[in-house]
Amino acid sequence: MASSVRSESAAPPLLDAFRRYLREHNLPVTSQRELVADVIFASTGHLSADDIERVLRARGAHVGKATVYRTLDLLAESGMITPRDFGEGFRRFERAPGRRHHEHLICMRCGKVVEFVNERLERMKALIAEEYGFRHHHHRLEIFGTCPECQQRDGVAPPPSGSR
Amino acid sequence: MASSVRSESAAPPLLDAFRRYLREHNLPVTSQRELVADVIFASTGHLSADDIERVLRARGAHVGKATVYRTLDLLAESGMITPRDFGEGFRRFERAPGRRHHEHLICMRCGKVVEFVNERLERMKALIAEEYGFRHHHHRLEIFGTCPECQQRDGVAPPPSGSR
DNA sequence: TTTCCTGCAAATCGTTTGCATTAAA
DNA sequence: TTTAATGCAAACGATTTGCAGGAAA
Repeated sequence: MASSVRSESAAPPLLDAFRRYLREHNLPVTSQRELVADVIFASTGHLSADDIERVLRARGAHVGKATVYRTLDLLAESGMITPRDFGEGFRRFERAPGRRHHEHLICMRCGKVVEFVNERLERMKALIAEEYGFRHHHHRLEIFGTCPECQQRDGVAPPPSGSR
Repeated sequence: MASSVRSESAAPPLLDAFRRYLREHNLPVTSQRELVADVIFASTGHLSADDIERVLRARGAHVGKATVYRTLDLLAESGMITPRDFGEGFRRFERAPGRRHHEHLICMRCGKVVEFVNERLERMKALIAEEYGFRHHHHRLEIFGTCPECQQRDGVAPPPSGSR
């Protein structure tokens, strides 16, 4: 009833890659794992474990929270998703492959998250690590502020060069 | 027995500022609040609530964990300390006043935290927020990697321009 | 079959809260 | 006195774990 993730037509490439990963590591390919992976691969956003459980329930599938977490661990270990911590007290997860490394702009009013890439910033961070003798592994940058919409809603004129 | 934080000689300026803050807000100046504030003001590091409780116990003072947390809230509201989230699953707190805004380099091996300031980075972040129409409030940058000492310990040659 | 999962509930861990007691103003 | 803080323990919310029953290989 609540199973078989798209058996017809070609399976989505990400899901296929996950299946391959599981097989290569001698881990069973279960319907729950496919369901969880499918939800996060189909989204471009930043989902919490709760979000994922909610989506699955809405689809009529029932996957226990423990299994959701266990599958997210697997997906993170495989490098196919990236955990994010926006300081909310819980983690969010986003699809990783095919996406460049990026940073986040977070609206403190409405919670909207905008992703951005800045080459100069990337280079600068590598240089800073080097300056202190550190071998750079990864980094995390989050800018918190108020998005244009919320500024307008609050009756505050948006900053001048608002290009978007 | 376990009380009175330096009644002799001039009280440390930060502690005095905290007392002033409390009075201005009609909040009682209690010995527990002074004890907790004293610990974090005396440290230049990044302390967890647990660290603080441990230091106090070592000093023979007994302050309940709830009170530690409540006092940390007050100190953060007053702007005298800054909460930090290094993705460890709990918060750390550091002394804020008299210190410029800075970022963190974190060693993934030994946990050492090195602080740094970079003007160009600061300006760039303001510009990026502006570019997306965001009103910049604050940001957070952490670079994770391996510190020079741990690189040597692991028998890996440190990067070329290792100035320190 | 053997092995590894899944689901559930109980356990953890950092943090918060309710409430009777106690201290500051 | 009046008001607010403290300490303890219970409550919380996200995440993890133990274990009996149930699918993958």
